[in-house]
Amino acid sequence: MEQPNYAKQLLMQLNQQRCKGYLCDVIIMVDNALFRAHKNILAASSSYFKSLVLHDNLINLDTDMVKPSAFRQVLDFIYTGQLPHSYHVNDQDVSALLTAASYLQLSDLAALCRRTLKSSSSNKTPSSTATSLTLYGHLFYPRRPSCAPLRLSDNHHSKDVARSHKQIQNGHQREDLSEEELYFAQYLSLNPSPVVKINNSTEMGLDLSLQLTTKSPTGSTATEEISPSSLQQGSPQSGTHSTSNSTSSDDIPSNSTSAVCNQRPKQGDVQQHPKVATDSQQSTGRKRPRSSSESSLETMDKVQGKSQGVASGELDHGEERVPSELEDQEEIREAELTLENDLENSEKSIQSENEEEPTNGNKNASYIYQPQPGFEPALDDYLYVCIPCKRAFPTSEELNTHVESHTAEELNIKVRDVEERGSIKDEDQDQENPSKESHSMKGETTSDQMLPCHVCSICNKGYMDVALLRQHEKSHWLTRPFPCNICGRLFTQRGTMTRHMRGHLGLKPFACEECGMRFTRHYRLTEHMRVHTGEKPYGCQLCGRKFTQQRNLISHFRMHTLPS
DNA sequence: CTGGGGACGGGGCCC
DNA sequence: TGGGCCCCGTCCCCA
Repeated sequence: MEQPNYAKQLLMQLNQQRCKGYLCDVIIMVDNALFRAHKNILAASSSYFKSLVLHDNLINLDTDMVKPSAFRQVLDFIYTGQLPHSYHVNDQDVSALLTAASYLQLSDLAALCRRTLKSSSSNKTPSSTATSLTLYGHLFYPRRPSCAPLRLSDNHHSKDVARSHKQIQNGHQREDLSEEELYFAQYLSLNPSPVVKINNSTEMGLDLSLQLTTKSPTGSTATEEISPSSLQQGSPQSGTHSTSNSTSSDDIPSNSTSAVCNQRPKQGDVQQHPKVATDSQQSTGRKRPRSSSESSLETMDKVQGKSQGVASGELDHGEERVPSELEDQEEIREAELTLENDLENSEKSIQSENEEEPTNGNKNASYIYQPQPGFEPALDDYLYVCIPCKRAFPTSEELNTHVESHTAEELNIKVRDVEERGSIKDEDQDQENPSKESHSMKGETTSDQMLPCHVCSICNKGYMDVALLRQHEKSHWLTRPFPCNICGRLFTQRGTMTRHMRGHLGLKPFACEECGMRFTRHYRLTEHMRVHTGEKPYGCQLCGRKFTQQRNLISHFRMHTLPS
């Protein structure tokens, strides 16, 4: 008893769901293009994907090995088992596809490519050089941060998810660990010389996202299929990828963004760049600078709105409708073309800027808050603003040049004027905060100290290193040259931005051996471990009460000093 | 309901 | 570039 074509129809349904973005639980990032897919399908198609999707919701493929156009074909093949009939490409394209297939350990597709190349070489016809692609796959791009009003439920939801996950973690710790061990063993078997620290079980399979960025030769079965040039370039395991098993897959594009959007403006945000609208500002519909990226992103929304019902929420409430492939295909493709054109134009226009602009090394950053060619933003729309004189500049370089043109005295006067508003509170905190004494940074001195060091002309803090002084001075300029390419938030330091990005990707490399709880920072793990050890190193000098965390001591100390 | 403590997340900043 | 520390906060629990 067998239902004819059952498997084929099932696969067709899955492919339709992929095209709609429905129930997709993994994002594959190839250069600028993001593809959505289903973990199960990927894992079933390739042992390489299997090892990746186990812990990752977002996979970043090595663009040296896989091009976006080739990956479209790869996804098509994975979901259909065939290349479209109209898929007549030149040998170069097939070679690229072969490289990608070999890299991704898709032996069937690689064999198909080899057969195609073979028949092509033995039977050269003019038509074989024609390029005519029929694509089912769609480009997906990160959605721009939602400007929806703050909703408590969002916050609660994310917390609930986190709490549920925590409970699951605690309850199924052994399963988690064995999974990690399995994953790591699998990784080791595929990669005989991994560049990964194996200090203890804590890092097993957890720290890969931080460590596995160095390419290394592979001993996998795919080696034989990789062309010599491919071998020189690296192995599948060299692809950077993220571990994110601490969040649900749906969190990646939506929750992570909403979590950022739900952050309330902090005290420090008073000094925030004027162009970076705080969430409350966004929520109140405050006008934000409009750039081509937004126009592009709107197009993305259009694409996603059509193809990603989940993202737009249309499928969230049992309103799933049967995807009508032909019905939407034209429109989606049209929107995609518009989007691609927008991005292309945008990238061209900012290419020169990016060469100088500090970025996180990801080209995706380019389409965040970037002006479109022909679109001349008003001065008010420029991203980099000199706080003292309120002048705005399109690039951080121009701003920095401008800032240098300020005389030290001028900056001294104006910045102090700006800072004085918050100084009263700071002074209060100095008195209240028991740890404030140690807040005086190790590398900084005051101007009246003996050390001949580099002194900040604005606040008179001294630094042993001129680089440190420059870094410090930037805090006065208040420029935020490092954008998060997922939510667009700007940061003063690259490290802060990358750390922030880890949050989006759900990277929690540091796991507690006792309870399995994971953290984004080692310092947090150290802090957390005191819960298990009972160590309370922070004692209140007034009442003697001890605390595991310094911040709780500070909070407690305020209770003593603040009037009730 | 409120205040205090425990625990945790995120950004700024120095090194 | 990332670690470490500080600070801002938040949420939850409990008395």
